[in-house]
Amino acid sequence: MTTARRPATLDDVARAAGVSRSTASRVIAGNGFASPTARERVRTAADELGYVPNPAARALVHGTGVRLLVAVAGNDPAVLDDSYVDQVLGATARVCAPYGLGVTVDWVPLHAPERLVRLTDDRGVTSLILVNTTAELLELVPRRLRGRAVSIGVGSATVPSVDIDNGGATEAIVRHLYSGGRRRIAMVTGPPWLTCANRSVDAYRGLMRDAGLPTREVVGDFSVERGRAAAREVLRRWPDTDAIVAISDATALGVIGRLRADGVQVPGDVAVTGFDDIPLAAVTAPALTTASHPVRQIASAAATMVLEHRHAPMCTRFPSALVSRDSA
Amino acid sequence: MTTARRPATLDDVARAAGVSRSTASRVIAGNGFASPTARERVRTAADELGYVPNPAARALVHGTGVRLLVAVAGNDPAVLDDSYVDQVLGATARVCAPYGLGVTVDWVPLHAPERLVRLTDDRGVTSLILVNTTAELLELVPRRLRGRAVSIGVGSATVPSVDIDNGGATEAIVRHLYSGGRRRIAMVTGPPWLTCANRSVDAYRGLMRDAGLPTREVVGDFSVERGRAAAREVLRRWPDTDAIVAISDATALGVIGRLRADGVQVPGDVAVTGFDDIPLAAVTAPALTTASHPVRQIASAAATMVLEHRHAPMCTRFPSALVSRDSA
DNA sequence: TTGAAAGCGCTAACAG
DNA sequence: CTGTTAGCGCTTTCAA
Repeated sequence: MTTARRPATLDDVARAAGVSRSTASRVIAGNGFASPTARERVRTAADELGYVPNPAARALVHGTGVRLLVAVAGNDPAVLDDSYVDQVLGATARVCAPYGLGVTVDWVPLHAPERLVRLTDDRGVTSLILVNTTAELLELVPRRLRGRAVSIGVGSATVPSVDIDNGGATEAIVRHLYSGGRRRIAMVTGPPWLTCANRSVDAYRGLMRDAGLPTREVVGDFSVERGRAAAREVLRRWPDTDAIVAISDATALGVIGRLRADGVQVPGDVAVTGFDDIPLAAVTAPALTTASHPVRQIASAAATMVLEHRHAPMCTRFPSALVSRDSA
Repeated sequence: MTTARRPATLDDVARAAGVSRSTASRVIAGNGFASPTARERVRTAADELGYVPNPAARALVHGTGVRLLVAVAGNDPAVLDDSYVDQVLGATARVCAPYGLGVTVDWVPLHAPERLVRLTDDRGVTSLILVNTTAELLELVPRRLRGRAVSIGVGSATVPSVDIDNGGATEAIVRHLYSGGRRRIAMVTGPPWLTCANRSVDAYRGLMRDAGLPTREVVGDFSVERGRAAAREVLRRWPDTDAIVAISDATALGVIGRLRADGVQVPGDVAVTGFDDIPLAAVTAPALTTASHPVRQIASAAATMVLEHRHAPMCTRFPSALVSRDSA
């Protein structure tokens, strides 16, 4: 095993293989012509020297960046302290690794969307994944990144989107509740500005209207805390509520916690549903009825899309399945 | 607002400011001399052009990489599908962002630690954070990365470590159990090869020995599933167990789930404790007694250490506090 | 099929 | 204090 004190450069490889740097480059990069012999010799030389191309040099000559930016929209930097964002990042980083690309996260203030261009002006950024985005933000994606940007959530004419079928999942949940005899169904929504979360609200409203039932909505934000507060608010405003549909598992757990603390039986008195099917959803008491949400798969798909840079559909919707457990 | 179609280069800035490229470089990079006038003019020019330095070019000339590698040791690639890893990644990425550095994750097989050098041979890698590492792996950190590598967990003579005080936290937990009258205390450990997790086991053993009590150990792996299985194993081997100390909150939740399914009261019959204090620990039923584990803080500290590259202590231990709730 | 040469954007001596 | 001059490692015409 050759100990690489100073990491080998392409020149080292070329020299060892007895060819010119250009030839070595062609072989390594895999484009351009090269005789089988040359190919062979370069390959073995590279192998022996443990040669790994320098991504910085490559990026420099190609004028392409060296990392993928995950931009998360929100009211404050705390949006980055979120397991959802963490998962997106983790999945993205795994997809990027073989490409020699790194990942960065940053936050884009909802009240100052133009901050996005500051981030994308960095030539180090080669691709962009938008999270929790808005139509307004989508407009600000620079030309340079067209075809190298994707949104997890809503898309636009120029930025394709990858997302889950919130609407379908919410329908399945509400139907499940309805067929279980629930009629006074409330919902803890997501942040109103978050278009993709509104698809759940729309689905809920549609179903309730079709059933001739009134809606009961409380604004939420995916967090446990909002779940607790929302539970209390729901019971205060509509004491006869018999089901609460929460926008996320965390919120649902907050709801259940509050309900239990107030002596309300779940699902006896009030059924509660979540959304996401986090690993812990199966072991809570009661185990959570929820809808699956393959965040990692979605993020991987998004990352693959921007990296492969190929003609992808403008809108990819991942299915979500109802996971029926004990809470509803 | 100047629309930057072709992102501005340092040359553009220099030209606009009417100085040489070197002067512009000095001003932007903030080192070397420059007259106040020159400084001023370069600054404004850069501002107007929306200039952002090209990290690839910088990295190339400095011979430094362009991303930070988070290497996670484990038996298979699935170790990357872990919220702990995700959190480390998230925190790291946030620290890296202002430096124009990206983050990559990769997995190092426990049975083929030499795979690590493949990863670190990449000159794109400028710094290294090791997660769940072993002494053997630490030896393989190349010279090039000395001073730019840190381990979250155990350290070595050449690689500093940042970690939590597992031992202290476990002591606090076991003491809490003891003072609550528990005497037949079992532990679901971490993977035996994971040195830092063994500190918990050592603390447990020490305390039990001091109290003249026998130990009851079952090997675990942080997961919910192992928790379920371990709970069953504990009760099968030692039916009179009155407390189970789990290595993680997820495991504790698995333990509780199994216990409850088997008709065992928690904490009535058996007290259960976790470790980590995940956000959901407060809303489970019963709410989990656990020890805090500021993963993000730890990861941020680790990332800052390698990036600032300054003389840091070889071992930084974050405190862990007992969080007493209902499960024990 | 291959090599020579130019240049990506930036920094760092080294003279002025 | 400032400009000139070399590269950093790689890809890519362009000739040979």
